[in-house]
Amino acid sequence: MTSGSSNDLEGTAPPMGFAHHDHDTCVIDGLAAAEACCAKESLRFTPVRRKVLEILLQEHRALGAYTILDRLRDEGFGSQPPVAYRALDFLVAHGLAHKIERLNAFIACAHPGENHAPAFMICRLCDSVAEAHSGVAKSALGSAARAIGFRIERTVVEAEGVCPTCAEKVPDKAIGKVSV
Amino acid sequence: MTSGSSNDLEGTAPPMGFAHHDHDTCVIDGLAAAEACCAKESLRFTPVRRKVLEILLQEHRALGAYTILDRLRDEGFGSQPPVAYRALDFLVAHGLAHKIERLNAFIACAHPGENHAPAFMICRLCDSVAEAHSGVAKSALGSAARAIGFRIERTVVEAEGVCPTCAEKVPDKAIGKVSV
DNA sequence: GTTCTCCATGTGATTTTATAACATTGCAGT
DNA sequence: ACTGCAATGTTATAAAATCACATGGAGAAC
Repeated sequence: MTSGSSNDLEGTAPPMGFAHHDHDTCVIDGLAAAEACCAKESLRFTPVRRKVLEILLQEHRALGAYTILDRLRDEGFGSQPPVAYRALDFLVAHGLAHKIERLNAFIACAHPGENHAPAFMICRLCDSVAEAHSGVAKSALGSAARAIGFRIERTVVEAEGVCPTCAEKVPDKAIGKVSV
Repeated sequence: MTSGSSNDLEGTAPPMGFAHHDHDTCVIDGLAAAEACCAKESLRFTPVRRKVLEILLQEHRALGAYTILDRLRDEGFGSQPPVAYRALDFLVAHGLAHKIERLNAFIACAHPGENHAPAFMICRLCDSVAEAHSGVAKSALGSAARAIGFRIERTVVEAEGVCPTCAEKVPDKAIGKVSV
C-alpha cells in the first residue's frame, strides 16, 4: 500500500499549538530560517527538503513519515518511503526538525539554528505538540549521568498529557492525575 | 517471517549494566518483587507474563518484542506477536517493565512497586541501559508545563551516549561532544 | 566547455514493529 | 454446573523503516 495509509495522526488536530499566534508567519519564517541556516553551513536545501519542512511547518503537531509522503506525492515528488525518510533525516540531522519518538512522527523545529536539547509536550487529546528546552543537564538525570560518568550525547524528553486548551474544553473527564 | 528475525539488539551486549553487581540476584529479586506487586494488586502474574519478565531481567538492556517472542517460542509459548505484546503491555501498564521509545524495545523495571517517572541512559556502544529517576517535575520542562498549564501525565526521558565502561575502553575515538 | 565525481533522488523490494479480529481456553464467582 | 470475563492462541494485516540499486544533476577538476 502506498496511499491512503497512515491516518494515525490525521484528522484530529486543532488549528494551532497551545498558544494563539499568527500562524501565517510560522511557515514563512521557518523556511527563511532554514534557508539561512543551510546557506551558512553550505548545505543543499533542495526542493524535497524544502517541501517536507513546509509541510511540517504548516502544523503544530507531529506528522508520520507516510502522511508526509502522501503530501509529497500530491505535489509531484517521489512517492516511495525513502524519499520522505531521507528528507526527514536531513532536517533532523541539521536541527530543522525533530523526531517525536513517542509518536514515531516528526515536527518542525521551533528554534532552528539555536543549539538546543529540545523537550516536547504532547497533548493526547488534540495531538498538538509544543517545544521547550529540556534542561536535562540540570535535572536529576544530568546529575545521575555525571555521578556515574555517563556521557550524554543526545536526549529524548517528551511529556504526554493534556494541553491547556483541551483541559478547558474537557472539564473533568478523561483527565488523569499528574504523576511526576 | 516468524523466526530468526530481530537481531538488531542482539549480539553486542556486555554482561552487565553500567555498574558491577551480583547479577544472579537480579532475576530472582525482580521476579519476587513482581510476584509481590501482583499479589498486592490482585493481578494475574501468569506464566507468559512471568517468563517475559524473566527474559527481560536477564539483561540490563532493552530487548525488541520479536527477540522476546523468539525466546518465548523456545520455551514452548505461543509464537505470534500478540503473545509478546500483550505480556509486555501488562508489564508496562503495571510498572514492571518500561518501553524505551528511542529503541522500540523493552526493559525490566529497576524499581518495581515504586511510583516513578523513570529516565534512562542508553549506551550506543554496548546497548546497555541504566534506569534513573527523571526529576522532570523539577526540570525546565516541568516549569514550562506549569507556566502554560500543560498537565503532564507521563514522561519519556532517555539519554543516549556512552557509558563509563565503554568510555574507558574506547579512549578518544567515536566519542562525541556533550550537547546538553 | 567537457568530464568526472559526488550527492541527491527515484524506485522496487524487503525487513521490522505493531495491531486487528476472532476463536478457544480456563479460572472466578454464583 | 453455569456464566461471565480475562487471558491466550492464531491468522491476517497494517504501519514504520531500511536495503539495494538505478538515475540524474550540480559543482569541481581539467
